Amino acid sequence: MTSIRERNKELILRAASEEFADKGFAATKTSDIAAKAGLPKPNVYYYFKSKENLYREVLESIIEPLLAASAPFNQPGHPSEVLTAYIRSKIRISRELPHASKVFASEIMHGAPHLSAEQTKQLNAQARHNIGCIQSWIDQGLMAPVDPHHLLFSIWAATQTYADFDWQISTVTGKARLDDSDYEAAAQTIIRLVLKGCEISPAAMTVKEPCHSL
Amino acid sequence: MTSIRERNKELILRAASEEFADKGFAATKTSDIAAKAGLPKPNVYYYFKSKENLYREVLESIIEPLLAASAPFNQPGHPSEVLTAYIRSKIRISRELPHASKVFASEIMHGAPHLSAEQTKQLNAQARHNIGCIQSWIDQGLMAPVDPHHLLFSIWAATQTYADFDWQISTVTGKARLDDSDYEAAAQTIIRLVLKGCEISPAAMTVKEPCHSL
DNA sequence: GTCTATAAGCCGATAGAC
DNA sequence: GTCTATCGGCTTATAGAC
Repeated sequence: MTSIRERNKELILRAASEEFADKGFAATKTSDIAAKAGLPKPNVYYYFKSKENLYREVLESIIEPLLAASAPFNQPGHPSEVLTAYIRSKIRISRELPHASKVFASEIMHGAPHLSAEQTKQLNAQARHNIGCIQSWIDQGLMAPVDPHHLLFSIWAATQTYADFDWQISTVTGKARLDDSDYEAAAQTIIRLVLKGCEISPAAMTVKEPCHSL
Repeated sequence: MTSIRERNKELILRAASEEFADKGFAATKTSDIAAKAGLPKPNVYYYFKSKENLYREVLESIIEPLLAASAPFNQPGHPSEVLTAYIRSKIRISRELPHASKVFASEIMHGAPHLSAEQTKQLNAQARHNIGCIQSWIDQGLMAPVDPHHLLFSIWAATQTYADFDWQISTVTGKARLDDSDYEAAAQTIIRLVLKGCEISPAAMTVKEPCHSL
């Protein structure tokens, strides 16, 4: 059973995600969050103590999905399968958690002032692991020698853009919201650029072990 | 000769770019801008009337370079040349105007509340022209049928990420600042993904006219 | 646990001296 | 044209009734 407490916290978190994504931390008023949640403002402080705390909880909610998106790199698989799964995961996050994604992007853009050292470390460790994987594929001759750092930056950017710059995408495409087929086209375009760009041919040999980066 | 007026306006604009890029519009204090410019706060208001006005001028300063970056699409050229030049222009903007780039990105992320209808129209018209070009290349069999919208979104994202998410890039690469060779590697990676991804072979035939999109 | 009513402080903006 | 000194509004946060 969900208590009133849990329900209200959830309502506030959801409202806060949208407001912070729309306006940014500083420009967001706690009174607007309360209004959007349908609760009086002091409730926000009662449950979350401060505006900054609330913001940090929203931020935290995207860290786990973001780390989980790298799962394909932690399992055995051919580069074409791993990268395809990774790109699809990242696109799915942009689509399913657009508000938290934007909050995260905004946080990073401003130098990650609210991100804890632990969170930074986790995200970084995963990034380095992924880069190590890509490098090992290059060393094994499974793909062309494309700089793993820049390849990863391009994948991040291209997939996140569907959440972060949705306004631009709506304006250019003329669609208020992208539908299933749009997201499918986006994923296929990025997958194509990456696989062909890295000269990765469809899984020809079996890769039995996930890569172990130092 | 540069008057004191011009010099001071320039100092304030430069300081404002950095502050707005670092903290965002709402979180930036005009007193901090004044301090960074080495001038008393009322000077900021004397020259720019309001914080919002000052912000709009910073924003405007990036529009022209952004439109100019699309120049390769307005001249005749083989897809491989046009796209290579375009990607290099976009990367150059990220490198040379990192603050204004970030301000623009932040503006777009929050739904472009300060962008004028005219600016939106110009940027959109250029985007549509570029998309029309790419489509015509596909129709002429000069490249594989990669969705022009999504291709462009990927190029924008991959090139802008070097300005917008510089913190992340510094953290992952372990370098406080990227140097010439890093930017060169970035450009080459993106160019490679795009050209190979679209199956564009190096200029084989001469293209004598720029494309005319409707 | 919930909400009304209020305090406290910050920051954009300016009046007015020089 | 320039700057000191100050106002006024707005927003976070809370005290205290229910």
